[in-house]
Amino acid sequence: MSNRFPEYKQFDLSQINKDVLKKWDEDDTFHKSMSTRKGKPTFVFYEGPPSANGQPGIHHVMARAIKDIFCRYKTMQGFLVKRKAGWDTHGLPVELGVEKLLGITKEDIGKSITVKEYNAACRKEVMKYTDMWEDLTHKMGYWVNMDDPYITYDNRYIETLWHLLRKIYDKGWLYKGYTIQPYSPAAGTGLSSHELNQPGCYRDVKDTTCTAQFKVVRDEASEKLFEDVHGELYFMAWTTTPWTLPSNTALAVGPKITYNKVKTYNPYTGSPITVILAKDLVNSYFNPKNAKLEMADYKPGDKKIPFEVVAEFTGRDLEGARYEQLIPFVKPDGDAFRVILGDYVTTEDGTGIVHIAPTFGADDDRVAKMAGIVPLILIDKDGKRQPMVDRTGKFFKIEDLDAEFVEKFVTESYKEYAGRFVKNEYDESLTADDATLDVDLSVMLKKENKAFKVEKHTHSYPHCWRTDKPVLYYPLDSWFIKTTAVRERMMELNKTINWKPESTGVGRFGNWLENLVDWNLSRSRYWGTPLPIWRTEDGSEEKCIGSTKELMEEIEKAIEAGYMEKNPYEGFEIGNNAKDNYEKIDLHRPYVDDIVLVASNGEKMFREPDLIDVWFDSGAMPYAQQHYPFENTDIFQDVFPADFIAEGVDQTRGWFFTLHAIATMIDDSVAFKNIISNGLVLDKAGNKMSKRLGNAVDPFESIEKYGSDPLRWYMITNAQPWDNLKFDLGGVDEVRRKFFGTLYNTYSFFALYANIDGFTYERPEVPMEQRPELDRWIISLLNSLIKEVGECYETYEPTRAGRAISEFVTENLSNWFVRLSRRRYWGGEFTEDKLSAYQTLCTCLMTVAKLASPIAPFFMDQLYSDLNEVTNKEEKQSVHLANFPEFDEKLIDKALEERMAIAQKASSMVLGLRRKVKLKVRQPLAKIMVPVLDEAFKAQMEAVKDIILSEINVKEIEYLTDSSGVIKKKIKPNFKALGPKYGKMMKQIAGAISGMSQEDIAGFESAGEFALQLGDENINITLEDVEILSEDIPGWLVANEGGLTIALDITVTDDLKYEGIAREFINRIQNIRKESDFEVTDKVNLQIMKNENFDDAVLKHKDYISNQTLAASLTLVDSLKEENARKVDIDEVETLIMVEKEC
RNA sequence: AGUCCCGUAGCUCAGCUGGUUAGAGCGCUACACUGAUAAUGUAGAGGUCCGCAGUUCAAGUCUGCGCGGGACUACCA
Repeated sequence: MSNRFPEYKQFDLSQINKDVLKKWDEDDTFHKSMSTRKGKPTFVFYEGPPSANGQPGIHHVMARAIKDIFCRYKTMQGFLVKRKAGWDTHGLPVELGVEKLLGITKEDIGKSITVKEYNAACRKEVMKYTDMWEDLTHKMGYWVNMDDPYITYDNRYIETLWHLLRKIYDKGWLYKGYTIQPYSPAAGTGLSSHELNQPGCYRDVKDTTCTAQFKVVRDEASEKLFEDVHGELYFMAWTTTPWTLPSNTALAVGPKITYNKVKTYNPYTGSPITVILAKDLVNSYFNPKNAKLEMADYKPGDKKIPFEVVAEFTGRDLEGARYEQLIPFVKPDGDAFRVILGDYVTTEDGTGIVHIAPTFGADDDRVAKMAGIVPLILIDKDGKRQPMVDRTGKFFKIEDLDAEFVEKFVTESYKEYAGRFVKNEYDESLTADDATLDVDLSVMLKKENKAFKVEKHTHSYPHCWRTDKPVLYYPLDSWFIKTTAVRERMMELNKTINWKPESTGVGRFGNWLENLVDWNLSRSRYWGTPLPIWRTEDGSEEKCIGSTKELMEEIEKAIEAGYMEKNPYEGFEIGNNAKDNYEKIDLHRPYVDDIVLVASNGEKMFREPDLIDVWFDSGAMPYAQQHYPFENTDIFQDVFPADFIAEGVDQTRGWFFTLHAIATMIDDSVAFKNIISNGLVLDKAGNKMSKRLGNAVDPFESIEKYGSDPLRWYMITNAQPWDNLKFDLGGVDEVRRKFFGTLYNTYSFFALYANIDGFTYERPEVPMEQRPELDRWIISLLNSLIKEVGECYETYEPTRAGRAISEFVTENLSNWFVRLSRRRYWGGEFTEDKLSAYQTLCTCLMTVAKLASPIAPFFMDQLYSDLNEVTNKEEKQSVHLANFPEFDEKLIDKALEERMAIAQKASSMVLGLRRKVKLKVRQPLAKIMVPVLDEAFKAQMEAVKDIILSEINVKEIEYLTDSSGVIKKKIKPNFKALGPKYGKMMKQIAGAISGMSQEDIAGFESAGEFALQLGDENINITLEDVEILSEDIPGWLVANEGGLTIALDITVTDDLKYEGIAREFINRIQNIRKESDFEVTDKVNLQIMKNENFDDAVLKHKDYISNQTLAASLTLVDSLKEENARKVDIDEVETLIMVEKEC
């Protein structure tokens, strides 16, 4: 324990970072911050697991600073904060990394490298950068519990995932279905969107397109459409893939789009028809000139076809109307051929009515499902449901279909087309010149009066990067979680979550939930959590395994049945949750693939080869991080759900969703109560940071250079977390200078004088009411600050918290309190005023350290400790073990804060006036004059009078009242009061008020009301409707700002001049003392060379000068040698001063 | 294409439930201060508050339509 506050020679936040880190490590402060809160209420934070196979970037510093702030804050509030670290270890990025490393492609897996070797490489690769991550975590001061992090590839973690999947399976929410995915018939494989986005995949191709006519069925729903129709009534829809028309089961219209009904003739058959299409597109199908043609004059074969718009509908009017199947090859099994709404329908091209073939379009499938429309499905000879096109890209041959199905659903007309390839490219025997299926189908429609327009059209279409042949969108098998079953519940629960910002919750996330589709869980990959489902070959029986125990038991049965020779997991002890026990087994591929189980009827069961979406891994972390329910069932209750999570806004449909979905399905609960979704960190020009562009900022370098405090402070205070941050290292430096520099200076100032005076805070607190105005003012502001900052942290607004602290430190504490208080600390007796000054400043610093410590944990801990080790006000070793300050409402004095604001404004105004007339602040002046229009204002001024006068170096204040007659007044309308009352007349009233004369104003004031004559209206206004200000004091030097008016008397009398000169001498002598490196406390002897300009002044103020400069003697001498003395210049007159240290 | 965020001084950002002179910091220019001094203070210049239309007595603030930047989702007749 020391009784001197440490004084530093230099201010190096990078070094402080290292010193404090060392202290934390030695004292084990992080663990203490938890152990000291043992038994207290918990605050649960979930760490979104980063992937350790990528290097951490500067944006991680930002995201983790946000996380850290609230965990530290809650610790200070007395909570036991749970925050387990974790690693995300599965997924495509890992696989790609390994492939790059080994120089292989997906094709090689199973050929030149076994799945076993491949996955072993992934396991090793994925933890590549853990050291780097741990290092960053440490250096940036992110306190997260790394003792026992959860790792998603751990068998225990996977076991929990299996358990959760089993629970979902048991509820009937895990099922096998299909999704429309890009598929290459030529390669016989599905393509990922990643593969499709390879350069060159999208190519312009010329295809036959067809605008088909769908005949409207006349019934109750469509009756309104049938007025004034000639010929048959049709919906028109356009397609670039006519081969999908036989699979059409619906038409989609845009709800807000306007549609026209048009009478005309079919250009191919000449039959009279009436068609419906989007109003905006009428002109692209009909030449406007032809509108004038007489309908009756048309003869088949005429080039010019007349048309007439006869009605208008909205999309909603059309919804529900039915139509006849366009190409009745195969009958659908369920509701079909109905007009539905499609949110994505536009009038950019086509007809504004979209042909829907749910088996060949992802959007089609989605809107059809929502409207309850079935897809067009065939049953093949194995009894499997199939789209009309087989895996090789051709219409199914009749012999490949189920006979009973053909009998019941397939029509004669299909037979002519069965077996045809949908694209000539898929058939080796065909060339581009051969007739395509598209053309043949279009010709057929033309003949049947069902095609309105058939033409070639060039459009961009994706191609397979391996075969160069066109891709089909095709339904492929997938496993789904039926999230739609809990959609409503998820929406309800979402409303209870506090989202920062709110818009992400109700907007982005809320909309996402509203349009929720089932979660496609399948991934055809190698390195990930295997789907724990075993099926018989015909799919008649399946098993979802929910634990290793169950798997072991099933394996034993399979061995008994003779399907497996031995248990690959032999030696594993069921129920032993130790790490090494679980390391004996591997639940990954290929091991699980080799397990063949036995069905109840004795058949073999094989594992469904898919892996599950890695987002399930991370979304299940509340459970899996505890290996729940296999162990830690008691702990789990404590850490579910989370009080707080924070990740990038890009996780909205990722982690945020999967957490929410799994918690809703498993526990009918939210997974988190409060959430911050933060924006991106961009470079200073607003571009995305990337290593490739070379604009990425290295977090390690930045921390090394600046320390993490200014980095964190800058990131948090510069932009709201949810806004994108334009990251500029210049800004970090600014924060260092402006905020930390000022705070450090304030501390240094305090330490310097406190050590001189031996202040250690051991004397009792000076009662608040005995402290001077200035002290009570800063204490009031400090308490306001505690209140505000507490509220900000409480409502997850770190930016406001940081900005408020910064404002307090730089503006109020440093620039006003310390600046005005400086003289109170210099020399002299240890009076009560001095004690109060020390106590007040010390309290402020101590409190600021606590308030700011969640954001800037390093410097604030040093500041706290430096103060606390001398004062011993608290027993805590670290600010992070301290309690968050509580504000005292009684100490907040808004009136005091207000009048100090007036003092600040008044001072700045007078300083401005002085500058205008070039009168230095060191030159004392006699008085200022302030007009007072009411007593309350005078009382305010009176209370802060001394502060103002000393700040501006003026002797006196004089109040000018109304009766003095020298004040010129200004009157302004109060719009807020007048507006609601007089509305439209505001402009006239404002004009009339500003036109009032001095006499009018005086009369108004004494009467309390005033009659305005506006045209023939008479309006009575009261004093509440206006603001009356003093504007000018004629004949004086006046400043006027926001209602405050001050005049300055600039007469300099001899007395004032002498005092000014004395002050100049003090200033020069102090400078000399300092330049001579004297201690602040050294006594000196002074000699000043005589000069008629100064002598009187020096003699008159001899005591004053001596006092201020700690001079034991002051003598005026006739001459001084220049080599001993210093030349000074006062008002362009030179003299010599000698300052000698007294021995 | 849809959903969401952002657009205010050269730069980074404030601007509460609409109220009439739109603010701060940095940078720039000038001046001042000097026992907190590799600090500090004061002032000045610098704005069609992205555009257009609307609501209103009154719009940076509310509504609609655009434009620009970004994120996510989707890839379509």
